[in-house]
Amino acid sequence: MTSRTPRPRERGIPEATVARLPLYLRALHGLSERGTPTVSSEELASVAGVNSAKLRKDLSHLGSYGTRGVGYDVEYLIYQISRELGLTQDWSVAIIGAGNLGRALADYGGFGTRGFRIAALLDADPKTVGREVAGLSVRHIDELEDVVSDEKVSIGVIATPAAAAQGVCDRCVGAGVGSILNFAPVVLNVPEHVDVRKVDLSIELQILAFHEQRKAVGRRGPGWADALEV
Amino acid sequence: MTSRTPRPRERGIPEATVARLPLYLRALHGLSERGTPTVSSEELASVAGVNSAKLRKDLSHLGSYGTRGVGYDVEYLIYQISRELGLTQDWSVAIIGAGNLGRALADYGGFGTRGFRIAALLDADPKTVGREVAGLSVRHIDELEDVVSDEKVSIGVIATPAAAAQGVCDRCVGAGVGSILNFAPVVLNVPEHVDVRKVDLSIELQILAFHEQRKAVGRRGPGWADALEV
DNA sequence: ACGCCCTTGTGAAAGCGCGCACAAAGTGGG
DNA sequence: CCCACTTTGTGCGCGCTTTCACAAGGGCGT
Repeated sequence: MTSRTPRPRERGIPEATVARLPLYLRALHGLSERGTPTVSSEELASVAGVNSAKLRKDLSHLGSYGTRGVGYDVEYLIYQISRELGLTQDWSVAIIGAGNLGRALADYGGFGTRGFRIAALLDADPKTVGREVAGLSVRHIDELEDVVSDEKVSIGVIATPAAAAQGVCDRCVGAGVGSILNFAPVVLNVPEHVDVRKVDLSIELQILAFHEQRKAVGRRGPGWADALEV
Repeated sequence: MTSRTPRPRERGIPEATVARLPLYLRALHGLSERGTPTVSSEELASVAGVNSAKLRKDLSHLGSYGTRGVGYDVEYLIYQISRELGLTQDWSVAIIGAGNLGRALADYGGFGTRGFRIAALLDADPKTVGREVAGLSVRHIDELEDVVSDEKVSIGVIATPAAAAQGVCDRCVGAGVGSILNFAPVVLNVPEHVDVRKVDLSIELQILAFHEQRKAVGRRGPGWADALEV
């Protein structure tokens, strides 16, 4: 262990901040492509759609990479955020499930351009295996363990039907996958050391429906819902 | 207007709670299909993957729908949550963008079963227009305003390339859409009264990469990252 | 009818995230 | 060389979220 921690960095980046770093990174790439050399917190915050004070506080968790009176150097900040997120190295990803969603994910350009390499696209259906998708030949699910091992896959993307998800998840974890992105509408049980993030399209719609209904209630006048009760 | 508000309900459901209600609903549907008549907060919380105290507090915001010593009636709770989320009425959804992702969304079964009806699937590409997807014929983007008006569409799903998203969004808002689910990797600008939720597949992967890297750093011993600095 | 046991519903406290507002620091012009 | 201007980095208070712990309430066996 190195004496005592020299800075409060590296250890304590708030989860909320981590979730926004990719957002800043995306905005910065946009500025970079347009040739902008430096950017103020105000401008960057505006592009990223957040409060400028929040942006500055977020960035301050990584270190002091800005220049007072000037702003942030775009390229340098891109590098620092990328490094913090671990995007300066490549990550191998396996997508399990080659249905509509799995194929859409494999075909999605946003992955390859940010340090993620799709190592394999797997499916259980023999009729789908062998099919060509986004330059990849769909492989059989039983090759999962070999793929994870050979390709050093550390992130698994589950795009299977709900019923198959937990089984696939267990096999991923058993094979050594450390993080899972789950698109199946189930809660996955995993060991302590495995990270899971979920994306549920149906849930997002339901949240929107709630707000939409509230707006409708407001237009009709309050209190009408009570009439339906009891 | 009904005298004074009888309960502190309806008005003040925390956003964090709203985001979890669909999760509980999904868990309850599972229990319902298995014929379970009642469920305790402990059991339901376990299935939904949350803390039982949090579950109880969440449900308490809707009212007192449990029975002490027994638990919650599954069917009754399903009804109450559905009503609160506004799922007892049908919502018309338009999906804009019939690429891989748009088609996957149109084909995704989870929508129709939860009170959402896909009114139309639209695309700008003449070669895609007319194609049959999930029982729907892809229509041209210029029909957007007509579709929204005729089909009473209140939720728009944007599955277009990033460059087209803001334009499509503006047209949706102009046509009267009140909520937008955005899959394009851009920050959308909308008027005050419009709700936007975003799903960015690339961002989720980047967050996982961060945690994965942290785990790797831990294994190699702390402090190695500092050697790369300056 | 009574008392035991189970589970809900909720105060209270701790934790976290957000945004204001300002001091610190660096730039450029005169 | 100094001063005015710009922008960062952050201390602080506020409100939301989570969690604990327990009193209140209801069923069930005897």
